[in-house]
Amino acid sequence: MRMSKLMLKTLREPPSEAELVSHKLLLRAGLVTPFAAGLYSFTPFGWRALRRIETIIREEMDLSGAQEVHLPALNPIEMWEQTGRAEAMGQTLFRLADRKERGFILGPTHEEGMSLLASRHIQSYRDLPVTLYQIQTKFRDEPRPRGGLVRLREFTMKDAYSFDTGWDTLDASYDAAFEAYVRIFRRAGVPVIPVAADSGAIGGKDSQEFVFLTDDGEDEVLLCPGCGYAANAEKAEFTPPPAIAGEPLPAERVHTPGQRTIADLARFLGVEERQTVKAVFYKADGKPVFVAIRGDLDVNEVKLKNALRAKDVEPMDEAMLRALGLVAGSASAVGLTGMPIVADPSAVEAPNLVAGANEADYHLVNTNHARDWTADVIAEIALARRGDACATCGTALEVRRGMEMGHVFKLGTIYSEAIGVLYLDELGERKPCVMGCYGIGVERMLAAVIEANHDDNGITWPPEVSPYDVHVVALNLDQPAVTEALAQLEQRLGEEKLSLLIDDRDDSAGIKFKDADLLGIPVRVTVSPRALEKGGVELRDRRSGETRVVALDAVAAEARGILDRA
RNA sequence: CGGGGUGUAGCUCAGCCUGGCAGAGCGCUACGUUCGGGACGUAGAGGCCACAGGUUCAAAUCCUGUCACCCCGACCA
Repeated sequence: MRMSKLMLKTLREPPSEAELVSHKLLLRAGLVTPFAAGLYSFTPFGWRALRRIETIIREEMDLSGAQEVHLPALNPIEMWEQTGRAEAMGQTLFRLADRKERGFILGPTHEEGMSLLASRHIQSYRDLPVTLYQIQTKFRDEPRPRGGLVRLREFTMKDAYSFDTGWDTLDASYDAAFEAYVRIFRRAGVPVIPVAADSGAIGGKDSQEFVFLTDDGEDEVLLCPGCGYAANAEKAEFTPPPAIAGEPLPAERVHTPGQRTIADLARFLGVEERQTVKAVFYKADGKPVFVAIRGDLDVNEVKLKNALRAKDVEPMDEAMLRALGLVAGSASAVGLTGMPIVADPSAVEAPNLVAGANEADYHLVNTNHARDWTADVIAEIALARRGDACATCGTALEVRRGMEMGHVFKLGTIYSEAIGVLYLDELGERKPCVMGCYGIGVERMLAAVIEANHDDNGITWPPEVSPYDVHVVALNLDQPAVTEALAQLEQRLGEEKLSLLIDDRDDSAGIKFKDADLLGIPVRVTVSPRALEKGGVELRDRRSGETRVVALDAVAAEARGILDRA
């Protein structure tokens, strides 16, 4: 490709809207053009990078035994109603109607569709196991798209779904997908770690996310430096700080004027925060729930949702609070009726805790579970924080930010039952397939590739993702010796199946070198009178900056060396 | 949805407080000089100052409303 013909415009300064490095470089190097929040167009150069990522994914998925298919992005809404997700996904779904007013959605994911496809082809255990995947456009009306390609409203996803006869063989399908993911991220130059993730109240067993650790990530990950345990914040298991032991003392009502927060209350009474009970009110699927947790801990809403087997949990609104007569700041489970009480073990096991008196400006000291109040549900619903003890080895957990690059998930039979993906087993019995699902966001991966591979001057593509293999900078093209050498170079590199971006623009050397660094192709070859005098062309490794003059007939091998080494 | 910020040339921004000809740098076009790390000169093109309404003799500038974009949070199969 000749740069004089390529529709590409680099920018000296990044547009002000960009915050992340990847976003800035995507715009400066001209890979994408914004259309609206969460919507981007790809230019020829950017599109090549994206397609190369897809190629890696496709090769590794095929190698793992998965079979590529393609589903419509437009889905009849009925199958989403069949699984209950038309409602569950709420406003995230882009909805539309056809001319006959039949309802459709633009697929945000394809469990329903893939199940429907599988159900038409799977009849017997002899047809199993099978893993299907597609690389396809997804639509999600995200409340807040962000970070350039990190969170989009329309994006490409590689989504795969495995169908097995049982949980035991699902393990093999899951492991195959897991291994494929490890290879995909390695080839694409994105360092990831697998972390345990929440599988949700809808069932499922194991769920792991592949997380790229970066301070600009939107997810929080807890890591144990002791045993290597890694989990996202919603899933992380830990041991909370111990309670202060003691024999139960008689409860007592005390006047606590103006003390509404745990911190104020503890200071006012001269106790530690872990000697109090925090009262939090939630709405679980629309119904009120009272949550009690030790004062020094916070509620993990995902764990709470799972404990309640609820579809949705949200903080209680003012109206419901008032209607139920709850006294925010002085509420407690003591004497509370009319709603279920969920308690974290921390609030149950610790003796002599300070709790609200359900009366403004009054609290109770020395309350004890079982004696003064009783939880309807006791479940671990506390949020892990930096420094908490690892549940496995006791080491203090660390917190890191990260980007979720991929997710592998043992789904179970939720969708196969709802859609009817059934098979006949050896005994002639009809059973639902046990499913797994596996996703990678392709644009987000491109963003991560750049986050992980750049320097002050621009992108430093991993060779397998780079839009071109070799960037040829031609200087002094008015000199016949240069055009002649360029022609030879083109031929030899072409024979080696190396793709070339040739800067034949009538610009100064400085501009060309700056652009070459910005665009980040791994190998740069400069064809110029100066290099020719020294007996060849100049070869430069984008990453190391190492530069040397190489004879024309050795360039292809040398370039290949840089590409293979990186 | 809550909080904050920004909308002026393709990009980065000044001008707004204190109303009075629409500006700079980069980029773009032409010509000339340059020619190995974002060169220089000359001459140009390019604007619904986000949009709507109001105040005023006069609005990029003041007032009201709306929209868009970005950031933080909430949310996120």
